[in-house]
Amino acid sequence: MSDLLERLRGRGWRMTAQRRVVAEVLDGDHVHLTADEVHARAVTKLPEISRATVYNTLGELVTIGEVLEVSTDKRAKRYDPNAHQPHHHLVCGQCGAIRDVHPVGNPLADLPDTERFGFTVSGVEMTYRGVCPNCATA
Amino acid sequence: MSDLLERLRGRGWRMTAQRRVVAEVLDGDHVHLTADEVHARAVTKLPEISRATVYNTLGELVTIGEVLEVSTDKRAKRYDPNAHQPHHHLVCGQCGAIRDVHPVGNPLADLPDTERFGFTVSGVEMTYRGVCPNCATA
DNA sequence: ATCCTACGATGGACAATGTCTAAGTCAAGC
DNA sequence: GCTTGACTTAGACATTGTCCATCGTAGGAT
Repeated sequence: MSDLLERLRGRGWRMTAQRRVVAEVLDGDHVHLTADEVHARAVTKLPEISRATVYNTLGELVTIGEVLEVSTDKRAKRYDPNAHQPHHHLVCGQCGAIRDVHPVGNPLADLPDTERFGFTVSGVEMTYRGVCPNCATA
Repeated sequence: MSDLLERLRGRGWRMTAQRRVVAEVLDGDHVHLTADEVHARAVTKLPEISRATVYNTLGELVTIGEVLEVSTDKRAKRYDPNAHQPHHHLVCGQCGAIRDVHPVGNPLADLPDTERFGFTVSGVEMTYRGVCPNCATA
């Protein structure tokens, strides 16, 4: 995703230090950060960046589809930079760890017409729940 | 779920007016209410009920498995009284309407061992996304 | 290279949602 | 009808997110 900056430029984004830093944070560890965690990491690289800017930038990245919002069940939304490869999530109920997973099959096809109630169905998110190996032994 | 009160009594719950009212609200329309909506409805039946009590009671109901928490993507968690019949959700991206749906197949079986990373996987939530008929014509 | 200007950043107030605590109240057993 | 500990209450507090008026600056124009 190091060409994220290029794609943003191509969309006519003004390339500011703040946006660069947010992109760099997301490009770092491919973990699922909350907005505040993104802000915390951004601050270490650019101390004067404001919370509002981080929220704005994340919102824009979500809107254009470069980043996905994930709501597991924690209070805060998390941001998933791995938007270009479809995947689902496996969440540890104890420690909250999140892994990307790739189930087989096509869950969209598993929803019969009679269960669609006239909706135009465009996507599906799957959240597997369990306990991670760390928490299982603890 | 009208025997919910019985089940709660069986668990040693003290049966207070407040808890009865919260149970009645959930037993009403089987919609997916936020905590504040539950509180708003409870207040009409018992004006002096406090927000804290509603939150406490909902939390307890979730803990004992009588009610499910649903995080679609709105800010507030929603509470789903239909906990005894497994089901998933279909959400309208425009108006936020939620329907219960029942996909065919067993999504748990669709997660290969190699994609489980040592987790003990106990469940899965599926959230289908789309546009409801109302919003599609509007 | 410098100037202009619209787009983006800032910070702080505000809003929404949820949690905690100390003190008062009451359901249920005796 | 007491007693007692579980339950409720009000409101302060915490967390997460949004809005707005103002300021700064990236990038094109000169």
